[in-house]
Amino acid sequence: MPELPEVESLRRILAGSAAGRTIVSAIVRETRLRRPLRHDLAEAVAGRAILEIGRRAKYLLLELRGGVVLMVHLGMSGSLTHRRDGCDPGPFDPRHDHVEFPLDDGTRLVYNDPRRFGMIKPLGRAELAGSPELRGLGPEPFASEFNAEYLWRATRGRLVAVKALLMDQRIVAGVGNIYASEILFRAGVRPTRRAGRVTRAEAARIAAFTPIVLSEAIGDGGTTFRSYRDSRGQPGRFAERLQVYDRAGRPCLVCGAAIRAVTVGQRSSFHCPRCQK
DNA sequence: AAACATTCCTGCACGC
DNA sequence: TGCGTGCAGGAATGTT
Repeated sequence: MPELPEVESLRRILAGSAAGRTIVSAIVRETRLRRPLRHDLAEAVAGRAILEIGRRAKYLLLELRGGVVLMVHLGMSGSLTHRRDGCDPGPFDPRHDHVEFPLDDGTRLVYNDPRRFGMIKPLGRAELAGSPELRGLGPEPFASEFNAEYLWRATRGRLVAVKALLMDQRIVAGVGNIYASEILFRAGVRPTRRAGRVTRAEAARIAAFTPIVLSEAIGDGGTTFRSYRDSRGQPGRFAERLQVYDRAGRPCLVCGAAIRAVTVGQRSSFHCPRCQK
């Protein structure tokens, strides 16, 4: 489900609704996530207040009192919802409510993940940056470090398709399959082009449109392609504004040519054969 | 019924 | 030989 905009939307919602609350305990019903859930999860978080909610790439970071950070990744199909008893739980199958964090005001954070590709892991604030998950991540797309010159350098000599490079978390953190197609459409570059063949001007356009497209999506609460729902059970509105993703055969919104679907690095990709070179 | 929003691992080719 | 790097492919899994 989630690329950077979905996780950032979630972060903002939780910052308003869950920050300041204290986690009472952790109820674990299913430990088989991407990595087996650590058995000490409950002891690590119980009794700790949620101070702030951060994000790095597609990782949500709940900063708890006492120097503990709860790292959450939603994988392909995960969601973290803040639920209040008696209110509509949303379209989440309770069979996949794998972990629940009751809070001190009677509400609870619920981790639901049908495919179980996600992860939840408590760790110390000091070990966060050096953790295997965050170590080696490239710059955030909104950081000044991610600019035309940086991307130009990163593409030199690379034989992979530019779309695969844009999705490489070591190059830039947070771009996934949906937004990679959208960014390259806006930049006028075909997803299949070898990264090393991208011109300096094209690299500059890709670097410029990356934060633009992602911010637009964040402003719309992310994208619901099939099943994504935000922390309140609401679909993301950016789906209505996708220009190429999942639009194979339909007319390009700029020139009218039929949008084409191709496979790049085992991921479905969409582009306009006329607008994108 | 094929496809899927993510990450991680393996194996191969190649270069130093 | 023995590394490291780049790249392709596959696996994990339930839903639609």
